[in-house]
Amino acid sequence: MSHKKIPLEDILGRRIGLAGRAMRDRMKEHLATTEADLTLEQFVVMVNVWHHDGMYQQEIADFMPCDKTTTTRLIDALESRRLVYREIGRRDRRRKLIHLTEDGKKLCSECYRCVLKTQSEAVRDIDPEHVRICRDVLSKISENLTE
Amino acid sequence: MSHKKIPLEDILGRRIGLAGRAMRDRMKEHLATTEADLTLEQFVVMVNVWHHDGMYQQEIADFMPCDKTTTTRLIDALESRRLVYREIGRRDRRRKLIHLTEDGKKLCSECYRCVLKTQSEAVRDIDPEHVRICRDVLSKISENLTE
DNA sequence: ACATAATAGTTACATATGCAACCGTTACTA
DNA sequence: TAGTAACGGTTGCATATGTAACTATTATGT
Repeated sequence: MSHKKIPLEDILGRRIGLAGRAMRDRMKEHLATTEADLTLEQFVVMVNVWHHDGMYQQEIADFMPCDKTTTTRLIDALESRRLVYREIGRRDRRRKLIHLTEDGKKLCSECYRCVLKTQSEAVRDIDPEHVRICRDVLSKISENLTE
Repeated sequence: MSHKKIPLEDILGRRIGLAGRAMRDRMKEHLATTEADLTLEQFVVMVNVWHHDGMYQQEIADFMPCDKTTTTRLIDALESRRLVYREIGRRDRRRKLIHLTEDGKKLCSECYRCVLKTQSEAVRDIDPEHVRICRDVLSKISENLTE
């Protein structure tokens, strides 16, 4: 009987959604304590570029993931604050390669501690081996659902 | 050194976010194949009420979780389609208790297979014991971050 | 009992995001 | 090489959601 109810607590999508929201909310709290005045989404863009300098906007969108229009607007905001800048691709002039400015690098580096703090708070008192298994399961779920 | 970069793939919040989005997207696809014409959020409200008849709107908001304004609007939409109805609380006239109509129950029951299908697709080829551990870790993370 | 605080729901407003349409550039193909 | 398709980015529009302000109702405290 496929209509059988399972306890709400057992719905995996719900568990993932709740944990994800909790981590996002905590991360936003930590970000708010800094002087950066960055939204979480703006910060994520910066972290991506910090790890992979010169990503172009569509790449960033695919990686977030979000729509490319969203990255356009996030980067507009960051560029107006001189935290990133656009460079027209030399090999492909359609692409706009994103780079951190010096200010951007400094700010990103400072805010990065929020990532580490959030992460360590999240996994407090959890067996690291279990955390590793959880991460692998989550990866496999993403893989299973993304043909 | 707290500024050390860790690989993006290792950021737990990212892993959780990606898996959560994948499950949401797949769930939406399944919902779209039904005749229900429900958004995922509308469906979640119905499932909550299906499990706990007579929840009031703030309870539903806390459980989703989302703001109570969002539940107001979701329930407006569902009520206009005669899938749920509001009842003024007898003990507390501020509360509006939400119930499924007969049509609502039928539709919810039919759509519920989407939940089970999404879940089984997500965990395909994953050791059930690992899935259980993952679920527990996610619960503990939520607990750790929600004082 | 009465005044104040807290709660539940609604509406107006601001913000964030995705989709569709568009322009410019590059890749493909006949 | 010419013509078409695909891609990257931007803008306008529609939608979804949260915050603040408000009303009605209930709880609290003196």
